[in-house]
Amino acid sequence: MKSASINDVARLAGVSTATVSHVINKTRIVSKETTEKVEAAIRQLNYRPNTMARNLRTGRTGEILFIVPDIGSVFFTSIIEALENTLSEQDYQLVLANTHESWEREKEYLRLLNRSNFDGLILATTQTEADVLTACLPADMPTVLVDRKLAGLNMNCVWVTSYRAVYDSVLDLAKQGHQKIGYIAGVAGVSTSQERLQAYQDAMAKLQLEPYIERGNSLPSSSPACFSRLIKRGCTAIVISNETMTDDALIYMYSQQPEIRRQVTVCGYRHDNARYSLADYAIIQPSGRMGVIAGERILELISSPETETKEVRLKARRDKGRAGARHY
Amino acid sequence: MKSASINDVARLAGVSTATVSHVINKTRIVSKETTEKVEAAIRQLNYRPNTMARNLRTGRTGEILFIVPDIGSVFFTSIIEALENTLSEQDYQLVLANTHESWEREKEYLRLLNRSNFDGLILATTQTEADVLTACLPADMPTVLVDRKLAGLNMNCVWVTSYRAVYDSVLDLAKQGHQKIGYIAGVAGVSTSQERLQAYQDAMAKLQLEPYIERGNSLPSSSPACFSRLIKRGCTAIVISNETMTDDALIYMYSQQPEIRRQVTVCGYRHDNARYSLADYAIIQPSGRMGVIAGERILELISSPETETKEVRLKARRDKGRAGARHY
DNA sequence: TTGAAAGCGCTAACAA
DNA sequence: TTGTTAGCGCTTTCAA
Repeated sequence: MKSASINDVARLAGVSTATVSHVINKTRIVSKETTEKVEAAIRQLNYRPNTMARNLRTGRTGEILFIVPDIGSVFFTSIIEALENTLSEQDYQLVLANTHESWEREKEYLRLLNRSNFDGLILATTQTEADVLTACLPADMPTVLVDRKLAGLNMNCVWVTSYRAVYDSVLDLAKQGHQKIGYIAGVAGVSTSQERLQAYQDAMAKLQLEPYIERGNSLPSSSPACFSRLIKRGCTAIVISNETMTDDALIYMYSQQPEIRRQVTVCGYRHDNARYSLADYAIIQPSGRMGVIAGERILELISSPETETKEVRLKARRDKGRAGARHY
Repeated sequence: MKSASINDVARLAGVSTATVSHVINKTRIVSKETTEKVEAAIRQLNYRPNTMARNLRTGRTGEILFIVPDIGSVFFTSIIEALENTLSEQDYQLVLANTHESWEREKEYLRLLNRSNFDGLILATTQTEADVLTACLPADMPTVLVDRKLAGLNMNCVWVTSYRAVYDSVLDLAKQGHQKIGYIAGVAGVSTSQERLQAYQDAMAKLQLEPYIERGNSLPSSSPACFSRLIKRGCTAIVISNETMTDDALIYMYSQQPEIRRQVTVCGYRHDNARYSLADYAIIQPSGRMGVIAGERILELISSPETETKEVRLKARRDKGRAGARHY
């Protein structure tokens, strides 16, 4: 048995479809009695508006796509949550696409985006070349870049700078007497990785200390391996340049070689809603805030597409730090 | 400037819209020349079929909703991934909704489901009463329960039993000489939690040992707290009844009190694609397999809704276990 | 091998 | 305050 349409409701209530529509959407004044008749009919027929018809008619879907590099990362989960909250207030629904830090998959989803009709796109890209990215972005689609920005790309975006936080952290470690301060760098190319590495290098140069850098990749074993190498190279302090790597390295090291704790001071990353941090010091990223801002921005863009491009830069803050795991 | 419609293409190519449609969907034979003319027109106008119109016409959206209790949990992430892969093969798109283990939020999404037109629903419910759940489920919507099943509910579902795995694990711990074997139970009511707890209790009864049970909640601090209490109560072995709690407890304990490692043997949970496990022994859940099966099942249901209800029960297997964190 | 045209269910402009 | 109706863009039946 097919489900009831707006026609059925109109007929049963003895009114026109226009009236039914207006009752449902509260889009013009309808007398009390009429409203009641319509509502009764709706209940009786268990009528639900057909979203596809409505979408076709209005040209909107109420859906926004978020292309995420790693849905399992606590950092992105926290952005997702903030986005969901922000968007649902305006009855928009967030749809997720997970790229696993792969540009191939990201391209795939961007293609999908052309087929599927989303009202907006939020993108934490894995691409590093502005030209390559723009070539794949659908035209006429309200878009906000989040977390990662590309040099030379004039687009709406929200990201967090932690140049200062990394720089200051390195200086502090040196002040504590550390000479051999190691660094575990994130996936090459990603804008945030680059900025942080630069901060480390600048600080070490300023301190006239020799840098110890290990470059990780996106495998979970990569970070512990980097960590081990830095220890072997004699580092007494290590800066780890993102949250996932911090967790991966420390969970592994602290459980395998608990004595390491006392031999090395670690400055890691965490987001502002983290369950715990194993690092001695943490650089805290306002991921929730970023999600809220991205959400608000995309809603703005949807309602007035001609708005000027806006770039929002947030600053990471530093946690004074207490040794050891801490549940927040 | 509005984007081109199928009419524009038809006009430019000098054919009917029917022909254009058939060229696009390869749904009837079209001569080579005509095909080429149409394709040229499509390219020239940069035409893309309007998904909303297509959806309205065909009555399908190609979207499936997955209501997840905790999107940040590695266990569910792994199911999600398997689902995505399975569904995308048939051009279905997975949409996620995160309930944070809250029935209120779940209800909210189930309501949304009525408005939004998804082709199917995959649900890992937080509800424990079959009646309450069924009252909120939209009728006529192909639905598959995943991970958690409700007693007395005749619905399509895939879940993992680990009764045997828990039971045997407890017996093995006893065989190793442990007398005081503690247990950290998961959120009350959830079917998997109940089954596992039962297995523990049955095993302890069989062994004629006194049970030591601590019941956790969904807060991240809960599991470490339970763990501490069990240690204080003198337990030398602890079984932790899900993956998140295993990680939460062990990350905290092992980093705060490394010496604990040698005092207690831990049997925890992990999924089959885990990055690491800190536990000495692990009960492995075939989460990927579960995702694949749920995906296949929902596709079946969509194509032939009258199929008989099917319940798939998978078995957790046990990892022989090696002490300490292990990256897989 | 191709085309004409109905109609999916809804919204909103226009009319009353 | 309410109704009539065009038409969103597509698929698909029926006819040629």
